[in-house]
Amino acid sequence: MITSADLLRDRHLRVTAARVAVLEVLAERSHLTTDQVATGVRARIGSVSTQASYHVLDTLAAAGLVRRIEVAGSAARYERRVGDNHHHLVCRSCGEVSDVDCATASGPCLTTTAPAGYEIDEAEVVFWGTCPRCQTPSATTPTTIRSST
Amino acid sequence: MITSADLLRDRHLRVTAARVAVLEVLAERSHLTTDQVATGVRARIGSVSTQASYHVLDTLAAAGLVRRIEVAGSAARYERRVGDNHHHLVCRSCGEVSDVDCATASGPCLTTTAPAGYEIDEAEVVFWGTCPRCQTPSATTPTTIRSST
DNA sequence: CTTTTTGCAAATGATTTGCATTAAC
DNA sequence: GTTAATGCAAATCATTTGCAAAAAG
Repeated sequence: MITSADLLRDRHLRVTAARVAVLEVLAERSHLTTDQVATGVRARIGSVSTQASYHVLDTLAAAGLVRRIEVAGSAARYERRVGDNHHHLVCRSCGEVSDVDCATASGPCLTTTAPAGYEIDEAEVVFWGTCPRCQTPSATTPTTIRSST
Repeated sequence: MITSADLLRDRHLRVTAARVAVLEVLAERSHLTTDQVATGVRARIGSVSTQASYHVLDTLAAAGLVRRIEVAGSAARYERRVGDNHHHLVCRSCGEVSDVDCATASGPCLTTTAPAGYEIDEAEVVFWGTCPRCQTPSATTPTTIRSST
């Protein structure tokens, strides 16, 4: 079994409690903000400063162990699915982020219309919509995200 | 000829110098940040507070007269192309934003894999790459955007 | 024991908010 | 004249930075 510590060692990163805990928190739940990760880490190892969480997430993202997602209207989120071609679906009502596997193998639908000479290396897709739960008005009272912008 | 004032009146918005100027600045140059819009407006009508610019852009976006684009790593940008299905291409090196018309008619490549029950109303695509100018190392010294994240 | 990480505090940048003044209708 | 838009200042939120203390190799 490959442990979080192994992952860190493979990337020549020092194995620290904070890093291991961040990886494990993100293994349990995905699309967490830095703050949510910090809370999860505190539940595991007692305490971490928010700044350390920022730094750890930054380091792990740079090492390719986590992926950073920036969706308009909320803080950056992190996930452990890296290196595959998947995208995100955001509920306009509750803000929940879900994964969507892209039908096309690499870049979606578009390399064709790109300006000549441009070298595209990544296509980021965000789908906006309403999740099943938020379509039933009675369910959970939805907190509207970004109502005006 | 349809003037900026007409556009505002059509949406039942008061015609103010600031609003007209914002629309005209964005007609001249696209993908501007709030700050850049404010600067452009000042060149036209003497002065506007930055806050007024924020407010005007917000109002115009809510009315569907401008579109707000939020690309990771920079302030929100605005453009006047609204209602069509076009996406954006960002140069990792200089940060320049270009328009890309999507090959597919509405949502790109993906409605298929969306979770059951989810109602998708928009697909936002951002392409990352290197613009022709930044591929020539000698040209303009590129300021790297988001190097680590 | 040397280097990297963590913690704490303060700084920054973008955006929002509250309230009085001013300009549209 | 009313109502809505601007200006100014202060508040907020996410994130970054600098430096000393603590932990990893």
